[in-house]
Amino acid sequence: MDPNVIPNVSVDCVIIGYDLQDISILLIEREMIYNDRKYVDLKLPGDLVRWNEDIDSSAHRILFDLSGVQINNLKQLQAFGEVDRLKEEPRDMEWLRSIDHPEERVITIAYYTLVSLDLIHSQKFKPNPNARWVPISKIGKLAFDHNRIINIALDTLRQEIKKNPVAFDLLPRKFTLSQMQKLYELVMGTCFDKRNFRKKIAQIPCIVPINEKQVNVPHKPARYYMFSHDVYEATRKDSFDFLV
Amino acid sequence: MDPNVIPNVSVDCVIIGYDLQDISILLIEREMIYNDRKYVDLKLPGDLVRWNEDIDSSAHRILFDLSGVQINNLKQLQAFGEVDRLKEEPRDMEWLRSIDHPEERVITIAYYTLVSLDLIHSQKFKPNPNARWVPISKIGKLAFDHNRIINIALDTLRQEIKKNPVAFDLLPRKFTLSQMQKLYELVMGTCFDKRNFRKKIAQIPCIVPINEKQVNVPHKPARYYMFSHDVYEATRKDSFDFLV
DNA sequence: TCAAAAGTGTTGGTATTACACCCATGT
DNA sequence: ACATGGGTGTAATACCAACACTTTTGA
Repeated sequence: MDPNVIPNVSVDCVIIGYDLQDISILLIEREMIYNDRKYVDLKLPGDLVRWNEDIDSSAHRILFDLSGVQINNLKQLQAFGEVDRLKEEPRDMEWLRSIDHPEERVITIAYYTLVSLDLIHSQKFKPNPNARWVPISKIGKLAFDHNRIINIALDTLRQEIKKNPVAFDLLPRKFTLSQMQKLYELVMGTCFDKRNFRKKIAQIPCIVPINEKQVNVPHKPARYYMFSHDVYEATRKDSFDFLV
Repeated sequence: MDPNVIPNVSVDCVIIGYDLQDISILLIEREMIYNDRKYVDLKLPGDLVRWNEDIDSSAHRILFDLSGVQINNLKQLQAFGEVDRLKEEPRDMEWLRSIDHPEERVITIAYYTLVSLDLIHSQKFKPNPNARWVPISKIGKLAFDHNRIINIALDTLRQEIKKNPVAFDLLPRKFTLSQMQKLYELVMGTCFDKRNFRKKIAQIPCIVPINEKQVNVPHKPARYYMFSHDVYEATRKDSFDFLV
């Protein structure tokens, strides 16, 4: 066991992405032989916290090691500390033994982050070969209590996206209003009227149209918009107050 | 050092109360001699987590030991895990030594709870003799990072009270609309128009007037209201949607 | 010329704000 | 009788929900 880590405290990260089609989570594939059968499970990226790092720093380190890039809009979700949270599934316990983790109690602190297509497609983004983007509709039973953690992350995103301009962390820097609307619809699980949606956007000063349109699309090309952080800071009242 | 506890993980509890005048926090007085001077500091109630209890159970245990009653509307806030969070103030470190806490890193998980006057005044409520209710306007510098934790608890309350019927955890079972309005004003830091406030309340089915009025008040006695959990469950849509 | 998505206004209903006076009680 | 907080209505405005057709492009 690595002497640099606190053996009972870990950090797990829910990395949420939007590829203009689906909302997906970046998961780690875990292969193991158990009772002579091969299992391929998925889990959240995570690690034990080191003695000399803040828990926020652990989360940053985990993301950097996973992706090769510094990701900074990281938010803490909450801690998960049931005594038996790692012990429901015998396979999970066997896996802990296999990575030389003492079969002890681990309290985990979950973080989540939103990453945009721009980042994912950038040269620097070199995810760990075991990492997989999995659309949330296709996530099966994960290791440990990781399904629960993801659900709480998505609930939190649902709350956040209504009140704070976090959608722009998921969208590319230049986006069309339809892309934005679809994102909101996926996150909130509802549909919006196109005209009413656009009317609302038009009143938000920090979402600014730019002089650029889609090219090579087999329909009327859509205008691009971008989010202006400057304008947002200069004009925000108390909350973004987007969609009730 | 108690072998039953995880030495690096604690729980701290922010206990919020409303006495119809002020919002107060229940704090623990810590007396110590340091450099030949006597110090009386205040801190949040908290303790290390035991190996055999969930973190939620730690929080319940801390509240029970402190107050003598079972308190169950307890919500996790978040974890605080900076490496040096206990080490800013030499006096705090000295105190840790004095209670035989190894001078190690402690990650704490903060919880908060709302308690009503009814509970506080009940026979069973027998707080620890070192416990003090301190109005939030009169809280000075606390031990460790406990000011920060309280501020985050109050922010969270501010969010919650807008969307969920948590005000009724702070109010007595029977309350007047003015008492309720004052609570909202204290929490949110704003004033409301009395008539508009009451109009809004009248539309919320789960806040029901009862056939009872104040007695012995030197003014027109106010009607009492109560919160009906049944009606709330039966009529709630998605959120309480109280005051933007 | 067709398919596919972009883009655009009006109306009726609902919710929100601002505002001032009389009432019931204890002292 | 007076001080104290309780209780009530209206009008102007802002916001929200529902709804259908024309436009631009690539194939």
